[in-house]
Amino acid sequence: MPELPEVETIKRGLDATIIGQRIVDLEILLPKMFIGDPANVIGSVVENISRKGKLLVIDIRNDKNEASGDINDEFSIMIHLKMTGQLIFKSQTLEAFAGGHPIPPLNTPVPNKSTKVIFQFESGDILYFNDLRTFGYVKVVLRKLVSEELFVKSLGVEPFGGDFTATKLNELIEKRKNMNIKAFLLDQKYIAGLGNIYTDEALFFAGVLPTRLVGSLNHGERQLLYESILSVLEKGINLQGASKTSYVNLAGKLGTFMSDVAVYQRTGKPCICCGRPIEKIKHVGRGTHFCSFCQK
DNA sequence: TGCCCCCTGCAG
DNA sequence: CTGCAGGGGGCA
Repeated sequence: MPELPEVETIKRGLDATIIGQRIVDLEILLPKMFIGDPANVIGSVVENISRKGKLLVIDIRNDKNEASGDINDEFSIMIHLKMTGQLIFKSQTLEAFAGGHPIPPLNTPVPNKSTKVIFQFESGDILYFNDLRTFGYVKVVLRKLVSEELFVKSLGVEPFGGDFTATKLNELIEKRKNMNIKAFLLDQKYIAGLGNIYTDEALFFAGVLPTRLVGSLNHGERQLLYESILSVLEKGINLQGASKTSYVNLAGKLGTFMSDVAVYQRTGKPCICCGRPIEKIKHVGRGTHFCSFCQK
């Protein structure tokens, strides 16, 4: 489910809520979803949160032995939400959210049937990892080994990492001329973070049909695609993500990107540009939405 | 590079 | 009831 904007929204929520907090207990309700040693988590303090594509990385320090500075006390919790993962934060302290706003009531009661891992903090705050389809995971590794993880190593350029430029996109395109453009955008090893929603949206705003081959894009289309990728992702972040069914932010609330979408799941509805009906096909194994008039 | 699979729930 | 769902790994 969550793509870059959804994970980024959660990342920002975690920044405002769990940094500096000590994890005092861990409840694992579905063992296959937790990889690693819980002992490396319990008793540790959250130091930093980051995002790599759609992967969330929570850096923790396990300072139980007072051996501060020892790199072997530094672990990371990697969380991948895959299709239906959720992280929901229940605070005991009203000021926990950024800006000093009061905690809104949870839209998604927790724990519930899909709760798989529960992080209990010293403050009494609780972080719930839910995953209905159980495709996601929580994985604990030594922090210095995160970059050695196969999934992390295979990630391509980060759209907001500074090195994603029009030139960079062009280089990637030149490398993969015969690949289908939608498959190319979905493949995390080229650009990290795009999923089905934002791919369809970016292609629409670039005026490019999802069935095109990468190499067939002319200079102008490449430039427009570059700008479209960034703008749909930014819009997604600004609207707190896209919520179709299962995505919610930390407070269990729905994002609003879906109400602003141009083509994704708007099959049969009028194109926002020309008014002709949006079409849907199955392409690259995914539902694919587009306007055959506005996209060439 | 394409297909199947991991799962569960819900729309059609 | 079948098919489909925002991800990605493993297999040919």
